[in-house]
Amino acid sequence: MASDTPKPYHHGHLRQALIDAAVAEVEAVGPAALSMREIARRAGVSHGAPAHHFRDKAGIFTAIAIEAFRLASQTIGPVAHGPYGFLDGGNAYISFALAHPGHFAVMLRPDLYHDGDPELSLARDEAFQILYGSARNLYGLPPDTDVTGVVLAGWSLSHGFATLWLNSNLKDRLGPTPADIADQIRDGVIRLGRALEQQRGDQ
Amino acid sequence: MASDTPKPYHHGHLRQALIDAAVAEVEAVGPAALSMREIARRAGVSHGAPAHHFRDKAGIFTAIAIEAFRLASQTIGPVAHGPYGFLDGGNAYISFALAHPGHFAVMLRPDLYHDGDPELSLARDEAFQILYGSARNLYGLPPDTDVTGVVLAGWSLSHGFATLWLNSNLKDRLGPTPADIADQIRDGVIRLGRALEQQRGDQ
DNA sequence: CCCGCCATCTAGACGTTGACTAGTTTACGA
DNA sequence: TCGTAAACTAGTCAACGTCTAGATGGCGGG
Repeated sequence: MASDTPKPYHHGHLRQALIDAAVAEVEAVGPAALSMREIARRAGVSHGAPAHHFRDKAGIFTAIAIEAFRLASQTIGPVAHGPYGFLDGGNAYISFALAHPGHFAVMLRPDLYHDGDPELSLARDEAFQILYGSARNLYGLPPDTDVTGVVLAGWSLSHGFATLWLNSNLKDRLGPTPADIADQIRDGVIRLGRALEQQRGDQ
Repeated sequence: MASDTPKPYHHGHLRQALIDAAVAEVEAVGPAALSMREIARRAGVSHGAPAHHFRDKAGIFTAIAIEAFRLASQTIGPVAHGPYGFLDGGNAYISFALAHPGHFAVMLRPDLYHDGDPELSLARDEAFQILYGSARNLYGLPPDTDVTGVVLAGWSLSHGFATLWLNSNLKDRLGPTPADIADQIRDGVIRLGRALEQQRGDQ
């Protein structure tokens, strides 16, 4: 309500506008080249305004990370149920990363933001509850199994692929779209698992 | 030879000294906070000297990346033979990443350096030859199989774990040493593979 | 109705950075 | 020995993050 005024002294939604601008900037130039003054310029305010809302650069990254973990939970949570929820969650994780590269580039880089921020811890813990919860329900796992290994394997796999893709390390080696690659990777994991089983048996 | 003179006008090994300083600096503060002036300070030369050897900041990152790919080939190549060479190579990849965090933080970030540098392309292609070559020899693969999926799965897995670890996303969730985790992950991949097989069969 | 308070935002300054330029020093081959 | 090119220094510039003082205006208590 009341969002017609073009630019009053008090912006009204400046905080969120700055976050949006920051995410757009991260998507455009990467987290390393994020400039607080450029964010202010995008939002049409003075160069000092962002500091009032976020204290410093790490504060902006913190806000992005919080939004990112919430977005991730919203995207992945709904599909992460049932015996294959963990597998579907992995696909959703990758979809999330590709759909929100700006958020993704920040959320798992604690060196960028204020780790320990309570709001952040909350959002992150919620996301991890989805990860671990769906792992416990994975097909074939006896109840009360320690799922650390499964979580690490699945998370590393999804995270690794998303990271490699977003950093354009795969562009030359694959086609431009990651859609049809899912099947190939699925196949690869199955083959990897078999080889690992065999290697374990040989010893 | 002739390296007794403490600090002649011509440094003699300045280029390599600057690379070493840069790697140390990346390990200390991360690639984002790398400062050319700080590198010069570490090497005891004027702030403009690095530009002469590397042109610009991306030039320094390029030099680090080249060294990184060569180091990776040297570390992983020797163990990447036989039916389990691909699996052992994955472990070696992670060992390399943890032993050389500065190099690793740069080598797969083409946005940081001058992609297309011929020397870099050479070093990178050599590393990828090891990756693909060992995948083709993986236990259980029929000859002339398309190994894209296997490569992606294995690389994503190793890369994801190393990245998550180095960005300290796992510190709170695991112990401080990654040594004993290898077995757990191996187990996790096997379980993942079985679940994926089952899911594929259900459809 | 208005008046003062305080969050919001502006504007200027400071030290540091990456990049550019001109100039100085030194190694080395003709 | 001399001159040329590589190696390095030193000064400059715009842009950056952060800090500070001050201007602006929404809003609740009188």
